[in-house]
Amino acid sequence: MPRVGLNQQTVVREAARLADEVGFQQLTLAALASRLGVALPSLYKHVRGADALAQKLAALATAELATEMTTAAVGRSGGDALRAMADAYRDYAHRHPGRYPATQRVPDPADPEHVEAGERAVGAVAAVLRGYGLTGDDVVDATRALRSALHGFVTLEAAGGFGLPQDVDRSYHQLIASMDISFRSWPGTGR
Amino acid sequence: MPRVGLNQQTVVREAARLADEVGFQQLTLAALASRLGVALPSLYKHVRGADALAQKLAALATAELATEMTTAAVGRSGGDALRAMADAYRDYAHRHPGRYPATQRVPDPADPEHVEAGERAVGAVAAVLRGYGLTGDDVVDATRALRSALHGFVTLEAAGGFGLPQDVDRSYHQLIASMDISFRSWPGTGR
DNA sequence: CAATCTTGGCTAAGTGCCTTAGCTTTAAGG
DNA sequence: CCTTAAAGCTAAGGCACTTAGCCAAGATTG
Repeated sequence: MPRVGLNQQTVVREAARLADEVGFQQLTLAALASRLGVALPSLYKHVRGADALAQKLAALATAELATEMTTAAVGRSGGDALRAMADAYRDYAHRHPGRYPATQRVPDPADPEHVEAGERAVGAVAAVLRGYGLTGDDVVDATRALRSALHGFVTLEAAGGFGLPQDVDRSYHQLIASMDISFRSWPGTGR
Repeated sequence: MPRVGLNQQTVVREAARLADEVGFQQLTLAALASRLGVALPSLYKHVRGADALAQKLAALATAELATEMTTAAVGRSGGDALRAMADAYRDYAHRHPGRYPATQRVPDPADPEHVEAGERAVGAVAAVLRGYGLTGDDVVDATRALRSALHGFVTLEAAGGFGLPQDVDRSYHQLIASMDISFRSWPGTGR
């Protein structure tokens, strides 16, 4: 049997592609193995199991998303940065419907790259918010608020939760515009 | 064998309880059957299968949530109504961690009760927003925004996505306060 | 009251997926 | 060339869902 020459990198990357095609929930070791041209148990030479694969996929997707968010916001500030980052966020979710859900997995403390990716993603959001003049606990509150809004919208959209025919793009931009207003006069007490 | 005397009602209700105990993802026909004291295939006399059970659970949970949201907001308006409804929403998610995820399932058009429950939930949100003077497409946009914020926050919280030690209750109330500000001067063009 | 019929339970069996154990063979390195 | 680590493989077990088909409990009806 000629060896296929897999390693963890190639396995996880193909898993990401497959997830985008069939959906995160439908990502299965069986499908991945057949896609890679090996028998299912062979995958265990590269990944500890299905859950570990999901974790590695999460690390990959989180890193990608963090990079795209950061890139979008670089050189901008305030509402400009906010809009650019929000658009990048939703765009990533659209382009990678299978990877996006993986980004919500809590980083595995045992995987430094995963932890670092999570920190970069949250840090990117926080940086934009500090650009609004927010400090201290207000940054934490506002970061949580923005993450909630972005994640909630993207998730509901992906689930088909917006039944009405009204333009979803418009709704998203209105949401971001309203967050912009909120951040400019954040209700917090400061510390 | 003495009959246990199940019907769809009792099965779905027990599924809801079990889901709250073990989590929505861990809700399994096997566990449900053993909990009810019957063999697994017996459940098929009352429910068409695992997916149908999830759908019925969704209908139940959505109806409960809609009722609690409506009840919380009754007799209030503006920021009062918004805060009461938002608190009821998050409170439901806390009390029913297994049912809450089910509420995000898109209502099954073939299940009138499910459809009606979904309409009640969205209608409750929309009613509060109309209390802010919003009309037309603005109501749609703002409803989507509020649902996104609530769902996103609750989901991230449940997933353990808020790593920092800062008070999560406070963050939630800040989020709601910021939405209140947004709705009072909604950025929309109106129609 | 007895015969009948519906129905809610059961066992048996098949599928798909994940996982572990243990073997074989490739290909790299001394 | 020989050795050996690693990358494949087959075999087998576990758990979940589903379908098929049987049987008895209990309601219905004459």
